Amino acid sequence: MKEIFRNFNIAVNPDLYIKDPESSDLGKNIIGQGILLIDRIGFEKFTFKKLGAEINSNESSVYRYFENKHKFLVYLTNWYWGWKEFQLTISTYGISDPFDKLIKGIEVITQPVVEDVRFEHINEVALNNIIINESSKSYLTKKVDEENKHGHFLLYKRLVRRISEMITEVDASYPFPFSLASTIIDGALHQHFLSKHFSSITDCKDEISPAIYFKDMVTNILKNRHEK
Amino acid sequence: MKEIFRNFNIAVNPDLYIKDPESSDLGKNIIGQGILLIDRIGFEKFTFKKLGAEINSNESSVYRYFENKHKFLVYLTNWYWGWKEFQLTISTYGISDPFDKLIKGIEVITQPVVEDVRFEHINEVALNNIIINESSKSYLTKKVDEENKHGHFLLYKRLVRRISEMITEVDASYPFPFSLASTIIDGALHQHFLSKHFSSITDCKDEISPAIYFKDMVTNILKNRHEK
DNA sequence: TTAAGTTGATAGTAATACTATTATTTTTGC
DNA sequence: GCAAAAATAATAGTATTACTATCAACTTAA
Repeated sequence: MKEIFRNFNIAVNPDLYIKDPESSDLGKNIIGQGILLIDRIGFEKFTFKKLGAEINSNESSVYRYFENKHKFLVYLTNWYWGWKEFQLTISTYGISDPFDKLIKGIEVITQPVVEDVRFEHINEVALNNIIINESSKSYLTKKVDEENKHGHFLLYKRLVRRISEMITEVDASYPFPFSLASTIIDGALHQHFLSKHFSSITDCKDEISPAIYFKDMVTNILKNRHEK
Repeated sequence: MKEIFRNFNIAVNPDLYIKDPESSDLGKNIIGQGILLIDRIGFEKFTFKKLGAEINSNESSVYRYFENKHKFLVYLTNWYWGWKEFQLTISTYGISDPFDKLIKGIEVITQPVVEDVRFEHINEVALNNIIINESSKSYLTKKVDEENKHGHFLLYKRLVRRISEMITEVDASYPFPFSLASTIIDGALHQHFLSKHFSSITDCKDEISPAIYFKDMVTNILKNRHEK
């Protein structure tokens, strides 16, 4: 069983690091404390010097694992989306009804994250905050196309495709499965952000999670279509 | 007629600038060339020093208009959303059927931007690119709540509210008008981005604009609800 | 036990994001 | 038409950032 998780971790594109952070204690510390530090001070104020101090190590040591903080962020987002895809796979495995499967999938993607004890060095709740607050900065740059060519956003795109396949399973005639899937994934992050900071322009709050809103949306779009 | 536009411009929160850029030629140049420069090199690489050189002026002169580049970006996004609300108002004025009105509103918000000759110093196409690529960085910071208190995101939130009102006019029983409105506005920007950079995870392309996708979405969510 | 690899410490550089000061030019009020 | 005020330009300076480079020390594996 542990082997599966191990392989799962290694699936992050090696182009994103100089030395695999999963391969040493220092590396795991860089990831673990890096997540907490970015969550605490934000990506703009985050530096490798501060991270070095945080782990009682050195700036130069961090640079031996990651080229720069941008690649560090892209690494973290890849890890997150890979983890989400993993959760999606095990959560929807065995559900035969396509609609039920899609609803379960949306739940996995849009519901608030809880700690996953299987990955000791990673605080998934803090990482989820980073995904909400910082992850779009990983692709909103002038180098997107170049980095995309190198496969730096593969796990994100693969998850969108997985959801879009689930949508097509429910209704093969729906003309926008990719757009709907990407809207759900990005939109859920946005709704989480809004409920925290701009609560006047969202209906999502503690009792009404983005999951409820997006399940209703998909039900309206696909079920009604079907019933016509 | 010109007075209306003038007032419209001035509506950007004065907290965002030190000296009103609309009040001088230098100020207008800062805005006009600033937009082109950010569009060209991206917000991260953009500096007031480079902008000063661009307009044959000086770094220190730009600093007399804006405190820092972050406030400059927030200023631009406010201008953009104010401009969009203005377009929304004149485009939907006189449409009595709530559904037609909402559809028209979605078109205004989600369709690709074209040059508006009424504002000579501003290239709206370049500004729209900035909104797609950089605007989320204006609120994805550790200071959101503080800046929100000072009204730095008012025009964005007001536009979301305007669309949500249109949704409620169509179907007062729909439980997520704010979330749907914010999903449309943010989602349209995201779909534009995807069609340009991650085309494999969107159905939007030249012939199929985000406008078509979102109009279909809203039709499915609200019309079907109605017909039940 | 030796050398190869890993980590730590220090120094240095160009660029960024400013602030401060002074000089020059432009505008305006009389 | 001229002086004062206001706006702009030029220069200098600072702390921080985002690195690169070098060397020392410590760890581990053959």
